[in-house]
Amino acid sequence: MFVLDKKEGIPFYVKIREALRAEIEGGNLKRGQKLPSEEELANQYGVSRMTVRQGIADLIDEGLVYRRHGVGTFVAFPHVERDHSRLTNFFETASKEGISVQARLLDLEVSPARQRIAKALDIAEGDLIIRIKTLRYADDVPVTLHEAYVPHVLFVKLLEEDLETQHLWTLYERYGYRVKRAVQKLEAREADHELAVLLQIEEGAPILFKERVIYAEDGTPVEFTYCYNRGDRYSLTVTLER
Amino acid sequence: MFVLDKKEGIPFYVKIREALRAEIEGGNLKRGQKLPSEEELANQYGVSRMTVRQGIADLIDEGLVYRRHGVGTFVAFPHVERDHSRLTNFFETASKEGISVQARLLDLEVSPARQRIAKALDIAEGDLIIRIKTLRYADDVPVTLHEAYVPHVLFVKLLEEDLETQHLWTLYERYGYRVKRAVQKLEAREADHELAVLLQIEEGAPILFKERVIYAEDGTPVEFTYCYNRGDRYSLTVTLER
DNA sequence: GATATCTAGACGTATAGACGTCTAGATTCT
DNA sequence: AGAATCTAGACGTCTATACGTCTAGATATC
Repeated sequence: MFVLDKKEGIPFYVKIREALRAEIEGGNLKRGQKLPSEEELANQYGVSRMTVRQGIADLIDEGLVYRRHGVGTFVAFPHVERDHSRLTNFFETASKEGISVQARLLDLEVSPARQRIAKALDIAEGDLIIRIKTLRYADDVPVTLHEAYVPHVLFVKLLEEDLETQHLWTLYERYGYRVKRAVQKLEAREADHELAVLLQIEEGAPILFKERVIYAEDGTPVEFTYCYNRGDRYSLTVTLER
Repeated sequence: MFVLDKKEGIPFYVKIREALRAEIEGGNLKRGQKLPSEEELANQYGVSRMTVRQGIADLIDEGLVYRRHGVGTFVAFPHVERDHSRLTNFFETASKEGISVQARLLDLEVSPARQRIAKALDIAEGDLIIRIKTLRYADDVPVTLHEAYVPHVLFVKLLEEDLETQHLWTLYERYGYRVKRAVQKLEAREADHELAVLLQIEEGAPILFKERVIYAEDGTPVEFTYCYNRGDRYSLTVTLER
């Protein structure tokens, strides 16, 4: 049995998971409907119950099904925005929605890190950082002032790149850091004079302020960003799980 | 062995998970450091390897540790705000930070659902909903105007409950709906006259506006909420993964 | 010295069985 | 009829074992 598995190179639990997913997404199993019991599935696929459970566990993580102790496993409601908790960037999101995107580089400099930034990036105060200030347009309307700080030591060559057309994240990857996680703080603020001018809004207009740290796969902080978004042109959707 | 477990009522894998968490948070195991192998842990705690794996799996989900196939299990970067992608409510968050919380019920009524709300709650336009409007205080300062809509049919008895001292979520659970997921949209807005009065701020002051749908475990939408937060007193932190 | 191979250790997948606990519905008793 | 109890079925926890696969470092080879 085990050898058969290896021949195809796909673990049983993955096969079962995908089989169940297909049943659900294909509509054979509808919202709220009970899956066969773990015991039944085990017999049906000729595997042990633990293996079935492992497959189902993945589907639970995805929110596709849920278990009720003593009752059974059921298909969950397939709500559209299941994956809005995923980290995406401005360019990805906008282009997926058919919005044209541009960036204008306002400022680019290397300087010593202030305390706040050094702490966020886990470097020493005074270590060199690259500061990248861009103004971002959606359909030719200025929407976001973006101020990113990255450790100079990680990305020395970054200064030679074209920062208007390439997204920072793809550059990070080129230097070996794959973006994995972002922790971001959101606030509502008022536009000051500079913002008002840049974003072509009134002074005091609402701004969705976002402060975030981006981490690579291994936990290295690669970017600290202040992001000022026009309140009337920008909203953010996230999904949270309990 | 198994009976011992039951005597204390806590599964082994939970004990092991918490023991490891304590080691990590207590600083005995530092960032990047290798945990004892699963084998070793199994011996150490007198359980089987699968049980250890189950405990570790939870910590991986939390992002506290990560596994490397063929190498070992390691402590991940302990970034402070790790669990901010978890869904929590106002009361939980605030009380964890030692802030006193109060709610004042402003309005409670049953009415037919408007189109926007019906769609979000997956009910028919005109179906009855309960509208619960509360003003929430943190340390006696009004911070949030909270306007929740719940399907009347799900929670008929809700009207008899004390909505100022009990949190809605605990009430949902009492009626058999466990809160699982929230999809929320965030925007920056200006305070209108009503908000300005209620939140004791200037008209036009920035508001962090949050619109969200809360889903139960089985995917049923149980609550649709408009949430107006004082920009100067409220910020929201989320973690996103790629 | 550089390269290829081997190997120990660690995680990955899987089994078959056992007992615990919970839920809903059936049964029994009042 | 209503309440208390019982029970079958389903998920929850756990074991002891086995073999697969991967990684890093040691060893051997060129």
